Amino acid sequence: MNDFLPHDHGHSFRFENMPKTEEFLAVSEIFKQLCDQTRIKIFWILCHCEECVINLSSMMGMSSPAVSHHLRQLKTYGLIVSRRDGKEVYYKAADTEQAQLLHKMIEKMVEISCPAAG
Amino acid sequence: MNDFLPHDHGHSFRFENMPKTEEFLAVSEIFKQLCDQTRIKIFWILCHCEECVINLSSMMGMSSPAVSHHLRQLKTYGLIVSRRDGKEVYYKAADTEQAQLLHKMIEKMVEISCPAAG
DNA sequence: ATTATATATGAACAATTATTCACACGTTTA
DNA sequence: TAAACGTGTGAATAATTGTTCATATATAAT
Repeated sequence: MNDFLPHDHGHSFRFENMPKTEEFLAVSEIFKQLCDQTRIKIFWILCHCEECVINLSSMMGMSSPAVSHHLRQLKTYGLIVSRRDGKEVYYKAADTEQAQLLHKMIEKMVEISCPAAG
Repeated sequence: MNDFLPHDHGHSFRFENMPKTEEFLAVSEIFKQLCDQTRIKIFWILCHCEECVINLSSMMGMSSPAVSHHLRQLKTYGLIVSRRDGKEVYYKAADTEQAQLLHKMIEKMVEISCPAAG
């Protein structure tokens, strides 16, 4: 990759293992789900219980369309799943490696970044 | 927290361990650094070597102001550090728990999300 | 059955924010 | 001086977020 860089700083490392552009894109799309304070909180909640939209709206202090919008995003990327029961639709975190990794990541990052957190 | 939710679905879990709003915000700010394809790639590179702006620009196929902008963001959040040597400024990943966690996270997520990746 | 109500989603819009570029400026070296 | 490298600023474009209004779906009431 850096065979023709403006400057040669002499490192021999040639990035053989560097993910491809599409791979960086795919990963950034997933991380994009955790960019937003609202979405990360919704995801965290859904990692701990199953909830319907109206309750999530209440917890978040937001309108249901806004919450629904975030839920759709999370679902599109396979981080959460839903089921309908009567009038309500229940959401919870998907049982996938990705979702579990993100969940762990969030809790670890809270630990590291917010030392006062108990 | 959910003592007064519109619906009571009967879970006893009361989110005692739920991070506070500020904590979700802080974490989302950090993940925001990995939201962008460009920034995540820059960060990955800087986890593997030290580089100057002009080389990063070349690798990314972007103008130096754009790269500089991303570098400033990453630096503001403590994910990378810089040193000047002559005319050039060299950047590399910070030696912090946060940066290492993010680095591991990126590589793991590439593995999981891009199975074809070698 | 028809109507009304509750829940959730979709679409259009506005407001905010992010990304990138081009240009100008500051710093360092030759 | 002059050239190379990097950064700050402003502008243009694109993306994100949340609101409002309308629509679907399911249950309950009359």
